[in-house]
Amino acid sequence: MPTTLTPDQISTSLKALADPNRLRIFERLTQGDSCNCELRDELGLAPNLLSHHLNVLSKAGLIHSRRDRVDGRWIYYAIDGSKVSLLRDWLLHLLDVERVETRPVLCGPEGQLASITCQPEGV
Amino acid sequence: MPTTLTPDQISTSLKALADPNRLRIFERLTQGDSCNCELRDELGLAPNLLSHHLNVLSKAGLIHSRRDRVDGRWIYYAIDGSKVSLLRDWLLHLLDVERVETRPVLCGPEGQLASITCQPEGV
DNA sequence: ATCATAGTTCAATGATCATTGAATTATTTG
DNA sequence: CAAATAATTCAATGATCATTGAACTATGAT
Repeated sequence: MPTTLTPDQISTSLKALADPNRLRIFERLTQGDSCNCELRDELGLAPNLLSHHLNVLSKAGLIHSRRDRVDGRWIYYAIDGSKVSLLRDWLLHLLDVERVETRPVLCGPEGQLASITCQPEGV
Repeated sequence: MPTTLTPDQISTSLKALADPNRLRIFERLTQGDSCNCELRDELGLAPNLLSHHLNVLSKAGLIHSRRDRVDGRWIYYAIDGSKVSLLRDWLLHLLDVERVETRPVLCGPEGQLASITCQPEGV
């Protein structure tokens, strides 16, 4: 695969989304790009705290930023679709319950006993 | 909805999976139930450290445990399918890139300008 | 140049957390 | 009962991290 996720990237991404405030920020950004000051109004978080969390989300690759083309003081943050899709696909597989295997023989005594007790017929 | 996830449950679950060692444990358990000592051998982690991580995963509701029916000293850990499915569905929605909206008007000057410039025809 | 604004960076604080070794519990065996 | 085994709990340590206020940077307006 050309673009797969390393365990480190998975961990960083999940850690980024695991914080309640960052999750709120991320959810807000799925409803459209936004800037620091708008997030401050809507989420009630201090600008410097927002900068910190936005930076964590950026370093995880989940969002990216650009400056306003009219007034460069404003910076817009947006979901990074490709990175988020990669993470989504990976989690889709990890959390696929259908994929969870039922162990034929458990490691402990119960499993060992089963392997002796449950023989194929005629043995 | 009868069984939905609270922000707190989401955060706890993601935090549980965000740790590299816990992720390894979880991935191992998707391949079949296992006990502390087997995880110790396969993952190379101390028994008390495993107990700690297994406890975190349990409290997040991602796994559950039961004792060996033959020798009660052994405890098996297994993926909790229903809880994991709930989390999966929730993440499926959160990380659905198709759902991400393109903002009609940005909050900053660039957006305001666009709303003036891009009028419906004949205005 | 000066001021205002949007945002970031810095330093400090307290909380949370992963990891480790020692002590403890629960259960089975002799 | 005592000894052994699978696992947990406890206490301590160091690292990481969210949060806050203050200082700083970048950009635009007057």
